Amino acid sequence: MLKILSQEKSARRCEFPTVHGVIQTPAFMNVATCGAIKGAVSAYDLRDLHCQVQLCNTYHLHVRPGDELVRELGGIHAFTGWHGPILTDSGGFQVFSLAKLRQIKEEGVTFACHIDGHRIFMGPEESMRIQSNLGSTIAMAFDECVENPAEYQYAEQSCARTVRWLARCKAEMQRLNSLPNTLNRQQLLFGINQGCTFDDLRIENMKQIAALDLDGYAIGGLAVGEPKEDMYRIISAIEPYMPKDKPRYLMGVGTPGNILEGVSRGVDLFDCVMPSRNARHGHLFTWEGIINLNNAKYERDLGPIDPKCHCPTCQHHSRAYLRHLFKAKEMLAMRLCVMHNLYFYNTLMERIRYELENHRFEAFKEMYVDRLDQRI
RNA sequence: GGGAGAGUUCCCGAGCGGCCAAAGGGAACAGACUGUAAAUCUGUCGUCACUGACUUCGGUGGUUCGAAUCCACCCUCUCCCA
Repeated sequence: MLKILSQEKSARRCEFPTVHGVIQTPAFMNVATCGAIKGAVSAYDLRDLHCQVQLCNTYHLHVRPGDELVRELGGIHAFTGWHGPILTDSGGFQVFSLAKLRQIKEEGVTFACHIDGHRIFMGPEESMRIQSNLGSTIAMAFDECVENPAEYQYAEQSCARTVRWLARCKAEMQRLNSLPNTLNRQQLLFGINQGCTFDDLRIENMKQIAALDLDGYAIGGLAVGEPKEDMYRIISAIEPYMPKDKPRYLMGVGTPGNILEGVSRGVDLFDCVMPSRNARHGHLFTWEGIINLNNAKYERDLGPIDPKCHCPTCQHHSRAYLRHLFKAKEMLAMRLCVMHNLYFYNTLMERIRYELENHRFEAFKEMYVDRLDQRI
């Protein structure tokens, strides 16, 4: 049961207990799609990076190594060595991004495997069974993430179908959790709000899925190309209809500024590939803004990525050295920079929680919301 | 001493009379990245007064309306024979 520790307007500081540990929110979930943070960061590094929750992907693990195998090997926690909370995304987003050969029907979706091109069918039941085999802490509902911009009529139909899918997800999850040999019989299920950029669809959808009394609620289909003002407006529009006593998760978001705006609008959980992917490409987050370590201006810079950062990378290495590692294509460059960016995101969340506890979050947000996203 | 081959823009390397400021790599420089098909992708990459002009393909001459491309000599390098 979610415990709200403090509130500042819509923003909340909560504790979310799970079988794999209590999640202090607002929290950022570190993306480990295939069961590993890309950039050679292991589960035992994650503690040093102040990570609370890992996010893995249903689709990717189903394709390789196979969810049956993961189950046989003791589940996703034993397999990856990360024993804290794990959220598995449902595969809905892959239906959206692996657009080739995609065929969406009432039963589910057929699409082409990104590895060998073979056709894969996934519907609500398949997604729940895979996630049950993985034994994650939190399973996500199987949804359709509609591209932007979208026709109103298509968005409406898709939304209605996603709600029908959600009811099937819930039924299947209840069935799986009641089976005696299920790996994690307390697996939680989060529903996902959709509706593109149409406020009325979003609100109607939110009311419908709230009625299903799920363990948490996500906002999906955002940060897919729409202006950020639309994203903020939609979150604000649906927030009053999101159950207060359930965690709220803004999927796939985002920049530090996006996260501050999200928290301000009542969001508890975030995830994004940005800190890890951008780190692999030399873009580092700092308290003064974003730097690109590939730039020639850092060739002789002996300072750390961020003088205010206490991550292992900033304790030991200079910008000049890290730039050299990138230029030399040493994999250490990625590892050290991914560690920095994840530490930055995770400690940004710690700072947000601290400011919420002291009712200074809004002032904090105003000071940093633009600064953290700007290029320096 | 004799013979064969090669010298192309920062590097490698294609071109072998006009469509060549010259393919393709690499390097360099810059940009993108939001529930990860991403250690990926994009752009710039001779100079300038930049829809045009100028200088460039070892050097110097020459042939031609026109040469990186053909000819002569020279320089440098590689290989083979003595």
